[in-house]
Amino acid sequence: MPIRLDDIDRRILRVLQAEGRIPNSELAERVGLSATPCLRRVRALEEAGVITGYRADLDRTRIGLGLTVLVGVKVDGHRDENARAIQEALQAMPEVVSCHLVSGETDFLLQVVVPDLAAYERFLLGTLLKLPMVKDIRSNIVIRTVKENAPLPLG
Amino acid sequence: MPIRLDDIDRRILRVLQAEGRIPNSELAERVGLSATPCLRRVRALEEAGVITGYRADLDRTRIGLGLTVLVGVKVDGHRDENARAIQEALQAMPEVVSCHLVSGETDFLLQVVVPDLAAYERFLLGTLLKLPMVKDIRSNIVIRTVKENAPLPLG
DNA sequence: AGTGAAAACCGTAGCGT
DNA sequence: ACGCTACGGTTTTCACT
Repeated sequence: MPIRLDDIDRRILRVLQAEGRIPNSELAERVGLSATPCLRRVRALEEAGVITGYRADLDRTRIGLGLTVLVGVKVDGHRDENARAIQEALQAMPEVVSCHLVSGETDFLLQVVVPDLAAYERFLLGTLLKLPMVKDIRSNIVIRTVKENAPLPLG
Repeated sequence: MPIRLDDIDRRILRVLQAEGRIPNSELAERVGLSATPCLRRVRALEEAGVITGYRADLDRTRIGLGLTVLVGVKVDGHRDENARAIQEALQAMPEVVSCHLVSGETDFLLQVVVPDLAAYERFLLGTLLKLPMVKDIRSNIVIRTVKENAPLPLG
């Protein structure tokens, strides 16, 4: 399943992970290629599914979302039975910006983004705890984001 | 600290969160503006720090990073004393793609990306446990990523 | 704040290497 | 595979509403 990447591909991915909106002409310059083959490689990486998309990163605090909470969720009974229903419910919650099914102390680990503690309480009581198969919830309030969405290490 | 956003700003942010490389002309069309004011708004959002950057999303499995682990780290003594040293160490580790200082069961929660379990073992024993002030580590292996980096809810 | 036109710049296809 | 050239489209500036 992993795709073979050469050195230039890796350079392209490194640049695009940091500057997703850079013009192809400048990308080409930075990776030491002319524009045409550079664009061809980018398209090939997109079509191979290596690059899955592009997106703008926002500063949460500036759009009134000052609180991030990392939430561990345990579910009732055997995970396999409930997994799909819970996953769909979590996926539909806009406050949940990421959700992983894990093996460890909890079943799911969520990243929840809300304006403040009052909103988090509302989310917890009104939404998350309303799910029928939730057994236990551990809330880890984020005090400081040390690092977020850092570039993936490319060899 | 939060910036005032009107309806069109929110529409712009919604589009750019999903399609960060969309041409301005098309963005303008989608939000119901002509190109010039649309670009002005995007620039203003960038300068106000609402948009902090743009980036390509990669498929980890296709670049040979098949394993994600969410790691809880407890540190010795009072957090404040060690916090800076640990944070700097974690920030320098390329396998650590995100790192949050939290209040809850653990002190730090990390997202670690590696090729496989063998590489994770190497990271754990050779890097993370080498930090002098680490007291306890809980590894939550990601079985399935249900949702990741979903768009932030914009009112 | 938005519009429209013009200039500069960029993306992309075709072809040659 | 890379690079060049050329065309068409996009971004960006500017004068105006």
